[in-house]
Amino acid sequence: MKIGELALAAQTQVETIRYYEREGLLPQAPRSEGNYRIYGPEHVERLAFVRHCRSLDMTLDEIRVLLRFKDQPQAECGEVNALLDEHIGHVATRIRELRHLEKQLKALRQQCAGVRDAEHCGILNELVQASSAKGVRTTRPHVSGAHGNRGRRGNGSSTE
Amino acid sequence: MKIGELALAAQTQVETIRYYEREGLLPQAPRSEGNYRIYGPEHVERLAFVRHCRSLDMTLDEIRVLLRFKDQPQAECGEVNALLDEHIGHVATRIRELRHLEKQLKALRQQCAGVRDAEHCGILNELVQASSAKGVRTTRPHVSGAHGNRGRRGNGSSTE
DNA sequence: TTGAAACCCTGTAGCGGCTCCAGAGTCAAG
DNA sequence: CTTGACTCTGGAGCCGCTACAGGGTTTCAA
Repeated sequence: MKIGELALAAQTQVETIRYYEREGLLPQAPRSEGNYRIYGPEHVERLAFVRHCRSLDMTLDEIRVLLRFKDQPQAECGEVNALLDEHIGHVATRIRELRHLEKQLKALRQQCAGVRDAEHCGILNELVQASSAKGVRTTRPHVSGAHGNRGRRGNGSSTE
Repeated sequence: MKIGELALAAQTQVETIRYYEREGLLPQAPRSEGNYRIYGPEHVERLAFVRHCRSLDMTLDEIRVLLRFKDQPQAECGEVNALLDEHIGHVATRIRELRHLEKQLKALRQQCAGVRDAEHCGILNELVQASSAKGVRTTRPHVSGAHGNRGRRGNGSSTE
């Protein structure tokens, strides 16, 4: 099968597949005479595995580790467990942070009930106040922000 | 004051300040004879405002909007309220997504209690299973991953 | 007065995980 | 033989910084 079919089979974009190949998550595919990549069912499985891990929000580095174990069935899997535990920890941390943030934002939102001129808007004033108070938190969140995919525009089906 | 002092006063990196200037969040600073940027207290306030908004996980675009209102005190602040509401919505969504993710990961972790060879590791097997299930259920997070916040999140076809 | 350290400048590249585009080649159907 | 769908490579762009390199300026002490 060619790359487009693989993409279809694994619900992925063609460019993502090429990217994964460059990144070493998928093996270099054999080529046809016309220099097209040729895949078999084992590639579908591997790609689906990667995509599933991504849907669990693992990094490509983490997935690389998992793939290494998948490729070496007799190795001990302790590292797999550890990796997952750590990943769960990241997620839990991020949830706590976001809950804290949510509280702050809701409190801020309370400051302005209706529409008035910006000069007297409780929100803006509160923001100015709070920022002049020292002790701005410098520890950046370990996990990404509330606007995750702002890097790229959606692929068209996004509901934002 | 010079850029280093401003950085100190607002708990920011020098390079971040120059970046904000390029991005139009801070005005072009006047220069000294030796071409050094020169700042006053109003710059400290503005920068602190920006940093505070960032600590509330707002994007630079959102902050630009807020700054626009701060600079036009007689404008109506309805948009400020809307912006904040939307931002709160983003955060709430992200929390829900992460909680769902956490559940999945914990269930997955249950699959492997001790250390054994990778071939029989419940986690790896489960991952393979789940990814081969048809219609790869990519409940992909609307917001970016559990890791570095410079990352990007999933590719955004919304199957919610 | 020298000279070294500490600061500042501009410009560029890199991070993650893709996504998109240009410009070219390949292949199947009509 | 053309059309159009597909594929190829290489490079740029997204966000919000961060980290250089390679220079200039200022400050302070010996």
